[in-house]
Amino acid sequence: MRKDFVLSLQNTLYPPQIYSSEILTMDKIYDQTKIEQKWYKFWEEEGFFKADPDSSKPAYGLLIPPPNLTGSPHLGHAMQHAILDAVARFKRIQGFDVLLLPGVDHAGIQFEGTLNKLLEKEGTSRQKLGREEWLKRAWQFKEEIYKTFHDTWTVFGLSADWSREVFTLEPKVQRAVLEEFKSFWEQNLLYKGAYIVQWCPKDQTAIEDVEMEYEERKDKLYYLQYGPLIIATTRPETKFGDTAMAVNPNDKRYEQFVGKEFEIKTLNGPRKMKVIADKAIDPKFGTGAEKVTPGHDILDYEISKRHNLEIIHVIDKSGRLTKVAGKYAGMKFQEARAAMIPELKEKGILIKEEDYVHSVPVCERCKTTVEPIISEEWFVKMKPLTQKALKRMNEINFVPKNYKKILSDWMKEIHDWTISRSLWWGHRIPVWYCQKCNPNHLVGKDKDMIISLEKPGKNCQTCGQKHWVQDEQVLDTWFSSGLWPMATLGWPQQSKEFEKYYPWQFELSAPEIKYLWIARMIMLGLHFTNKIPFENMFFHGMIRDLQGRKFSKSLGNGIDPNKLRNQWGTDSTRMALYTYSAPGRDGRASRQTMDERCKNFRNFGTKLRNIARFIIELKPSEASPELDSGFIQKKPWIPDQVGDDKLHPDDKKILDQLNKTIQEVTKNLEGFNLHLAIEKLYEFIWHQFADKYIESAKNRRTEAQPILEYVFKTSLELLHPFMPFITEELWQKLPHRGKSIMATSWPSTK
RNA sequence: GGACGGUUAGCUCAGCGGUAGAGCGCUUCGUUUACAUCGAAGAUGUCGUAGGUUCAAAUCCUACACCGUCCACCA
Repeated sequence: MRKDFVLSLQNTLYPPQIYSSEILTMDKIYDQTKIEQKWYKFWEEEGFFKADPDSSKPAYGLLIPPPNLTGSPHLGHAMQHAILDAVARFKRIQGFDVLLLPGVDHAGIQFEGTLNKLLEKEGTSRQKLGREEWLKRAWQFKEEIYKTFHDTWTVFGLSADWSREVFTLEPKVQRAVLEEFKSFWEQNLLYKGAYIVQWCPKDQTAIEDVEMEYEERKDKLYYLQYGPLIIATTRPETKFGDTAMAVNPNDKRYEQFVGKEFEIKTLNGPRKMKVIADKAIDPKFGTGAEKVTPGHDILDYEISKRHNLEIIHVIDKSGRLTKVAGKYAGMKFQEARAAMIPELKEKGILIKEEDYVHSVPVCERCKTTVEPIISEEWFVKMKPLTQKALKRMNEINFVPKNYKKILSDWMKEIHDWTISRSLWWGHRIPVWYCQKCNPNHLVGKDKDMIISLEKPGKNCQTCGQKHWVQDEQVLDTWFSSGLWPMATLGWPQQSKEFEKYYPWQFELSAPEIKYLWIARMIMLGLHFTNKIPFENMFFHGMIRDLQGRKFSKSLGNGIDPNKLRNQWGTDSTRMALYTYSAPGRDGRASRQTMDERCKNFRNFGTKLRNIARFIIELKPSEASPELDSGFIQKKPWIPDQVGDDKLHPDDKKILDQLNKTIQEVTKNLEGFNLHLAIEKLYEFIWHQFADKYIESAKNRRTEAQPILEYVFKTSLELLHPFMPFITEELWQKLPHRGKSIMATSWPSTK
């Protein structure tokens, strides 16, 4: 038996009367899971979670950020769910037709990485299986994870409409993605071309800036003789791809060389190379002169575009040198570098080297050094989308407000979006090329290329035959996630769901995906529907460890929200999380600090149970309950309807305090300041109602009964969005009308 | 380099113009009939530093320091 359980047991044995209590029986206090399961099942069976597009109630839609299929829940997720659920329950009781829509993200790269590791353990691999077999295995793996997915994710009392759950690869979403792709193409917003991208040689795919992290490395900085100039580089092996030398236009030292051509020594013999001036060159770095290698450096690539320089590929997609490297061809770039240093020295090209510490971009998942490489990728032109979005950012209520500026600033400096990924798990690019007429898979003319989900049935317009092959790449996960507000409601097909619930009323997000996801949903929503996708956009803070670091698997500093839930109960854990929910504010937590907060609210729950015991079980037999006493009809809490003189001063005071609480809680919920709402409620219930009013009411117990019941029941109703289980449990024990606290109406002071 | 946020009791955090707050922890007391998973009482803070605005500043403004996040760059 658990130690804390034994301790609790001892405490509970005193006083002995407790045995007669119906509420405080052992199994009911200590087996919270049972109580929670009972009520969750009851709510689901009664259909309280279901949205009803046919109802005449106004819509209130909340879109749950879809968790990653292969992710495991952490405190941030638990907080998101707790916040969403509180708002959903509040709005439902207020009389809205609430849609709290759940979904799951296929999580392209993350899923593929997890599966490939698994395959490695099984002694096979992506390459060995081939695309078709691999995908079969992937769907099988997806189903395996999905089985336990609900147990992992749905336990926080989330009142979501599970019947409408969406998976980001299901046909509904595929149709939306096709529509998105097709209309971008038709509107000339989509292009394919060879551009420099960040390439992970291990994952064999282009990745986005946000998928990289930086590692400090000790390297050498090499000084090389280039004609009359000396340039500094960390990457001598890319020398074969140089097409110019560059200096800053304001650099007086090199003024005389700009525009002139010089012969320089290379390992493949002499070459002619021009000196150009470009403002991107930092005169303070190295010697102030740089070699321009447009094929393998993003900055150089941009310079080359400005000066119309040739682009030479030196490193291929597996990180090996190409044939331009002569005898070094086929070597990995690190090997090649080591091998060529002696020769560079010998030929007098390498003048000196010095130690150099810099940060190197690596792939976030596999930690392989990322290589800038020229690759054929698909891009979306973003400027036209941002222009529209920027004009209408005012229509979104950002919480906190400064996120409007943060997102707007980002949109102002947006660059085109690389949407293709060389993966297999995801929405495959719905483009078919005629292998015969268009073997290089070029785009631009529609005749030997067709946009379609399925293999086209018609003939190629050029050759009149059907040699269709599909584009090998898949779309960036965010290409589909960006459509989430629409795709989940069946767009582009018209439906009563889409009519009623789009745009959404409430969306929330972690700040870290504000550009990847939130900004794109806004831009795509406006582009395709001319409506902002959500009225209220809530950014919560990040919960970190006590040192301020992010929770991560590698640090092992994560806190499993389900362990908290098992120890303290769902209601208490939710309340602890709300104390961290101040919009946009980060928080620090450890298992210990979480336990402290949970304990606080577990005690609060015990307080509620004991209040219930006093009011319900120890009710004097002659007292009349609130429902029978005519209390509701008299509405004594409205001074105009019943004179103050008819109320006992204590009663008047508690009713006034209750009214203030109703106003505060409602106001703070409307403004999504959940932490303030619970603070107010806690103070009222514990220190105003329990400590003061109940104590004094002991002297006039019979007379006070209707007010005790009324105040407590109203308190439970106010508390229900935050602590759904215990409030239902106790509300059911009070005299009440209606099936559930979920189906009552929100307390009002009018 | 650019933008933003934080700095309040031992710890974790609220408050964001009107007499310093909560939870946990700490001290003392308490077996009164809702509650010891409790109650009563208490200790603990020049609200990062320096200026300014104001009758009044933790709260607004400016500068600085430290911590953190995001964006850009790292040849």
